[in-house]
Amino acid sequence: MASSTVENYLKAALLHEQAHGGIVPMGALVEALAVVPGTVTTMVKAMAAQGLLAHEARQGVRLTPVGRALALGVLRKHRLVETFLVRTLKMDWSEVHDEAEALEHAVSDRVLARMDEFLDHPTTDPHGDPIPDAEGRIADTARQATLETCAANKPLRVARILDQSPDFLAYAQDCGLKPGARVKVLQRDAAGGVVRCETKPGQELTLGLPAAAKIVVGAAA
Amino acid sequence: MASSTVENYLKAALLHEQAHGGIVPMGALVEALAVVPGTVTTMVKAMAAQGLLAHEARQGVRLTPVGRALALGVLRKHRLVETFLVRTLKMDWSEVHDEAEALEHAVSDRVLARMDEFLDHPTTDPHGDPIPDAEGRIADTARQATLETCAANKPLRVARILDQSPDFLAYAQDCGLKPGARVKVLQRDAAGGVVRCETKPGQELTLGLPAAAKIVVGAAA
DNA sequence: TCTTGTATTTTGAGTAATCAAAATAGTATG
DNA sequence: CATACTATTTTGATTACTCAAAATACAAGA
Repeated sequence: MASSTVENYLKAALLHEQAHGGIVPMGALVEALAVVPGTVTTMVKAMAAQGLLAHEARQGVRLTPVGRALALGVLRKHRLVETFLVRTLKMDWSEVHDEAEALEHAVSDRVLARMDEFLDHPTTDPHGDPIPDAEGRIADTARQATLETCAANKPLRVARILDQSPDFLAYAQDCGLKPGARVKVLQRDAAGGVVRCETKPGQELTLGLPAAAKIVVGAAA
Repeated sequence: MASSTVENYLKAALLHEQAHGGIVPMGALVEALAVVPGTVTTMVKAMAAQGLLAHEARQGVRLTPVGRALALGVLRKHRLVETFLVRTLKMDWSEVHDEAEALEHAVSDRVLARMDEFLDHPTTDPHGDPIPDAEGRIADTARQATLETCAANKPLRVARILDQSPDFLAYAQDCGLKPGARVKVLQRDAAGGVVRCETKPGQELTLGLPAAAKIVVGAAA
């Protein structure tokens, strides 16, 4: 049985791997888990001894197949729980991340299966993040366009928000940028570092590039 | 913040207090928490230092008002979660106890409040155990009749099952003794140690006294 | 090449919770 | 009253996780 701590290390490694690819530097785990560097070294060694990840000295870690499978299970629990909290218990999508952070370690596979059934097998959570299926398969979401990179003057839909912080999520909601919402990029000003877009006819919005990069968009089906 | 371990010690003390009254002997905690006696002594001292309970040397413990309030909160979480798992996720009432055991420490007050609302403020869980309200008030269930002690030949209803083990619960279900079910005691044979009762017209059932003592009954409204 | 700076590792120590086994207190029995 | 039994406490260790601070490795710049 993996402890909550081990599950958190695995999940952090998986998320970093999905976002950046390749090896996961120790510093990324230090950041994600909010512990001092020495702690990560110690934990990583113990986890490597258990076969959950490979530790390349002074470089970082890579998940082993076993470690990745466990990490995907944790991610599945996290995202199904978030979906459940929003859809069923009507909680605000900006507040469910922290709740799911605690529940993901306490929900058994049995409960998870019933929840999945109850929600009718959702494929994305309220932030648009893909939910791994029961076998650990997950939709590939690499190289998707964001408001920073997408084509201008085409009707689009918000697919996903790449930031779980309540502050940013509340801001996104304010701007009408929840997953599923329509958007169109009107103009991009690289020098000024802003993107001007339209959420509803007549409703304009100017976003800084770092914020724009957190809004994943797709074709407006 | 009380750790899961501390919450479990508090809950065990509360349940023992409700079932037997008076001081809770160390041995009761040893039993309930499945640890060796020395561990209980150590934990109890630490918890007494935190003001959660009073430790009377060589006698046992008593909950302080603070400790009791925390324990009632844990019990509320446990029983609301059980109710939720059965009513909403359609899990079997015989399997939800262990699941709730894990979830009671991970569910936040915010989630609990939404759950309570969603379930329309239930007052008992699937086993008939009373659910403390948000202020920690709980229905008094002392001196209720059981199949071992109740009057014979009166139409009754099962109110509560005083055993959380999947085995006993499955057996009770088999006998048609879920909370809400009708029963009548036909005859009690103290010498033989059995109680004969009727669950449906023509459906008879003979129970040993220890089992009969676990079935709480009330008037058949 | 030498130096600097940053990431990582090592070392030493602390906390929470646990066990095994020996010591002790208290109760009950002959 | 002495003895035996049982419940509780003490003592000494262990595991998992953590921090602070010193040591080390490595990449890059002067």
